[in-house]
Amino acid sequence: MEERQPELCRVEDALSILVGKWKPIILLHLLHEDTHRFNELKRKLPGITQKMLTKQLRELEDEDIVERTVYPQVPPKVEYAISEYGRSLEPILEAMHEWGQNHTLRKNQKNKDES
Amino acid sequence: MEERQPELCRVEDALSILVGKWKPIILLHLLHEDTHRFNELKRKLPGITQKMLTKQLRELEDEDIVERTVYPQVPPKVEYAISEYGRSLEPILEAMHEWGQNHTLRKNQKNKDES
DNA sequence: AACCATAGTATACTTAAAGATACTGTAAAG
DNA sequence: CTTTACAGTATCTTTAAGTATACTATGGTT
Repeated sequence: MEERQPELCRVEDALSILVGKWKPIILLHLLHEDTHRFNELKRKLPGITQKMLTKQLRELEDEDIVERTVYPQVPPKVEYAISEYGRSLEPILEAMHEWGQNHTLRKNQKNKDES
Repeated sequence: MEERQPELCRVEDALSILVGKWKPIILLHLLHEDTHRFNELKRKLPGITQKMLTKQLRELEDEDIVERTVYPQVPPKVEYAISEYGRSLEPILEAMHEWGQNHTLRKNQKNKDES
């Protein structure tokens, strides 16, 4: 394996795309069901505001993770889908989900032991 | 593979441990060189304040990712090392680093094409 | 006696992320 | 003719993340 210098760490670049209260779950929805309309996605994210959803989607779009298709009709129709490139995040998301699941278990176990 | 419901997403649990300006690079240093004293680590993180470093290390300690050993001597000596459990984050960090590296390349390429 | 290193804590401050709420325009349904 | 759905934008407030600076105790060096 290549010599890795923490100073040249690029973890942040991946992290900056994944962080936030909403991005991971948005990505998981898009990964599992491919295309969503704006409000359809909104309904699946209880508690999110339009502003937040718009912002998150725009950021993902800017990074080419998500593709936005506007249908010029009234009422408006806009579809969001994960891009081919966006799919490359799947293994990371999957690994984090598994790790997180195990971590939650571990924590619960620890709390049980303490009581 | 198990049925995955985005609603039950545990990505956040992993993310919450990895996020921040300092955590990934702290973890990479500890993963690559094992034990560090407080100021030794501080010197490797240009710009970090004591408060921040302390906070990050406490948080990692609370999650059992980092082990803190205090040597009762004067001047004080405190050593930080990655825990066995903490090592389980290595593949994720590695995957994110690789993805991030590729993403940076991609971005640079894109900017070049545009100019 | 003044200064440096150690590993921090305490307090105040700035900035970034997120949330709450109201508003836009068009067309169809009730 | 008021309401609903659609996909947003605009503005303001709250909360969290991060920064700056000063301070602690102890012992060794100059």
